[in-house]
Amino acid sequence: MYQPDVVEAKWQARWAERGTNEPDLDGAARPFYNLMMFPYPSAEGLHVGNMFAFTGSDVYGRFQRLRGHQVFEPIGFDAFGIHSENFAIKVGSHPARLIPANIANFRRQLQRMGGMFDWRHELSTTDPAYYKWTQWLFLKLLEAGKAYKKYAAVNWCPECKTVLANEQVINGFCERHPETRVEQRTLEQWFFRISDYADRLLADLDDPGRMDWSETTVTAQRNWIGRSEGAEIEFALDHNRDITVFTTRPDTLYGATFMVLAPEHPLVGEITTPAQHDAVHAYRAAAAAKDLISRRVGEREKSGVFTGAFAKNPANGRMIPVWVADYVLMEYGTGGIMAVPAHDERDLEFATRYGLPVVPVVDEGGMLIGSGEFSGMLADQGRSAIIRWLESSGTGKGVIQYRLHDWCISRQRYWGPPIPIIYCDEHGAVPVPEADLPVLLPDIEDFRPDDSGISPLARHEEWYYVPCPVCGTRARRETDVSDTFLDSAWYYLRYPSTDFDDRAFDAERTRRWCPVTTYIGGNEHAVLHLLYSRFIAMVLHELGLVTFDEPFARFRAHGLIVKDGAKMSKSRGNVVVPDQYLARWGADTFRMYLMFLGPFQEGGDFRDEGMSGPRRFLDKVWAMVGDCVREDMCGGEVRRELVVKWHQTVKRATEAIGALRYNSAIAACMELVNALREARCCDRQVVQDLIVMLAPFAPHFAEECWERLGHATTIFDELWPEWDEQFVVESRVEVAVQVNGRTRSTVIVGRDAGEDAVVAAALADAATQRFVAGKEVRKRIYVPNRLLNLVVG
RNA sequence: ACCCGGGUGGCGAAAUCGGUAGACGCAAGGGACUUAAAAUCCCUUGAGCUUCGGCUCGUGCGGGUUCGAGUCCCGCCCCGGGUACCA
Repeated sequence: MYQPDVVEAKWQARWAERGTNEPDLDGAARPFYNLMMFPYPSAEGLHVGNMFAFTGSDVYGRFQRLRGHQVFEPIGFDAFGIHSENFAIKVGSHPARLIPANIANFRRQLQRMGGMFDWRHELSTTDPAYYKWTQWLFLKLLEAGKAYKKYAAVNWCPECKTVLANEQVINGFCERHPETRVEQRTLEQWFFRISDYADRLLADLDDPGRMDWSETTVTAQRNWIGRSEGAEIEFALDHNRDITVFTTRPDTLYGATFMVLAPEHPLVGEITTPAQHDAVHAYRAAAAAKDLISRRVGEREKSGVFTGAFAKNPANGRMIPVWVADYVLMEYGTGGIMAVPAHDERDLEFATRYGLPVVPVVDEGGMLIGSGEFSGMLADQGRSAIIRWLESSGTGKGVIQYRLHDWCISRQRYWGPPIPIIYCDEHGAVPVPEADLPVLLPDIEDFRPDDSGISPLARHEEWYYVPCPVCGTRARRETDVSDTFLDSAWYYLRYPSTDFDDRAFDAERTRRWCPVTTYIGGNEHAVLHLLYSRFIAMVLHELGLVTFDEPFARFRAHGLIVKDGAKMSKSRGNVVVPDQYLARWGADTFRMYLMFLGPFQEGGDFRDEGMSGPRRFLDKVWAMVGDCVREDMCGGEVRRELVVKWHQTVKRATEAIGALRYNSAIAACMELVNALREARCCDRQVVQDLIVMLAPFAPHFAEECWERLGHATTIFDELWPEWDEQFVVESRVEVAVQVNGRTRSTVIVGRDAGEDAVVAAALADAATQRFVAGKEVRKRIYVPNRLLNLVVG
């Protein structure tokens, strides 16, 4: 009788004892770094979605190990961040108290699922031994000129008395206070120059030799970076000033009938005429009061106000009015546009509302009209011709614009790594000397944010005031902490080197294990986390600290586990916790069930009705192993059809697992078991291969079976079975016989039988005869070993 | 609105090179074993018709290409996820 709880506990203990999952990090000849996205250790514990993702990644790691690699499969915890902090506030506790308990619970669950984790290298981003190096990384970027400070707009919730991330603002209201409108505040923040890398981040995506990534993820990154080719054009104002705009449609330059500046545009104040001053002032004040999100999302109706100023179109010399409107964003392009209502929907909407003229300059055939010397050209030609003209006349130039902004890493919060900077009246922003790292996050009870817009750390004077590292006079610490995305942008570098406390990552270890061989994670991180990690790797590469500049050689996005057709979330109340299933069915059955429910890269709907299927399957295999152990049941020659099935199964399972189609691999194994049972065969060699193929899915079960079969060492030191192509193809094949494309019969013929033989066999068949008798066969299509199609007239 | 996925039996799905649609599993029905139940084993299971040999229809909808389309092309509809006035 197979007892999962006993078997699983036994093997988990044995793996720990024997160091089964601990590769030789300094000597591995065929290193394989199998990485999964580390979890945020929530109070609720691991949910089914995490379990699905981790199991899928673990299956892959175990498979690669059986293929002869030394697999390093680490795990850790992404435990800093606003989520933990908000949760602590809600339950009246402290994140530093809650997180260890959450991590302990996660660790228990991860061990229970039987992951091939190397626990020697567990890490938590909240550990000073970790964030010391996150701070060090910040200093490296600062040193390299990749970090800078500037004023930027943030979302502010007056009720929470804190800054909110864009994701926490729902239609202009606070996520936690649906009655409270979010405001906009401008604060000075630290940024990383990721936009300097836009081109390289984009170029590598097009190089599959360097980056073997899920196509969906590549597309998401491409869209996020948002490269647009176009031109910057200068429209002259009076007094030697001009307005520069960005457009992707320089070919429509003659159709510009007005201009629009973003309300924050610095020129607005200067150019507004006295008559329009009050109206413009009021409009700008109203725009500033609106939060960032509702400006973009909530109120779609265009509004604006005339500045009273006019600017000159460099192409035709026409003076056109300059307006201010909040549909133009300061963050993109130059913060100002030339409006071409004839060829832009938004401009048209605005023109219609304010009665501005509309002048078409491209006809239905895509040809330029009313465009001076450029008339008659096709738009594409016109585009480059106009750019050339702009450049020669000094009124503009071709430029490339990106949607990607620099990365703001400042958070006016408590639960994160303090940014290692000290402000001195004399010396300005001074980096904390490396020897003084880490800047410890003080353990304070009063960590709640207030409405000052300044981090709670500023209230703790004993921490806040420090001597300036340069002159020793009283100076102040930076009170912002860094974004959690910075923690996770380099954690893969830390894993192999957690045993070094004098360096972030050891050069030799890193060379052996990085870049990560295969990274598996959710597509919700397709953009930010994966893009930030790539950026950090590029900077480290430039600094000569790593030998590679793309951190993840292969990335696969797993699917989403949904419940009742919708994403699992606390607010929907449909989150499924795996513990009850682990307790009832055991880890192996549960793993197998999760991997069988659909293609790993697509995910699926979680319903527990199917759980008994994989369990029954394991029971059957268990019984088969029992038969195999009793000598009298075994022996004799394995029938040819079974040999074929066996080799076919090895082939199918190997290819399916390689492609992450785990459900198909399991189905193939099930078919083999059905065939063996039907033939009452329990050939030892076949059964052993079967157990090895099941090992990635049901590791404890496989180990136990392996031991019962008389082996003393772990099954994971075995080698994955090979198949022999000559056995994969059956000696006799069934060929479909179609008449006019419809299958009417089948004939059994020898493999690779010639067309004439198959036609003869088909015509001899009564079922086929009924459809061809008395008719002329005008055409025959023969696909060897598959089908014969007779076209009759 | 845009960008990705996806739509196949009662259900999860398979068929990824245009070649026998529904493998594998769940659920359901029938039978065997059993005092009984559970477990296990065997059979049936896309729909409709049938003289039980088969026939017709069938992969979201409408067209098309092809000897042949779940698969390719054109035009839609629906579901899930992401992004949000990007000039």
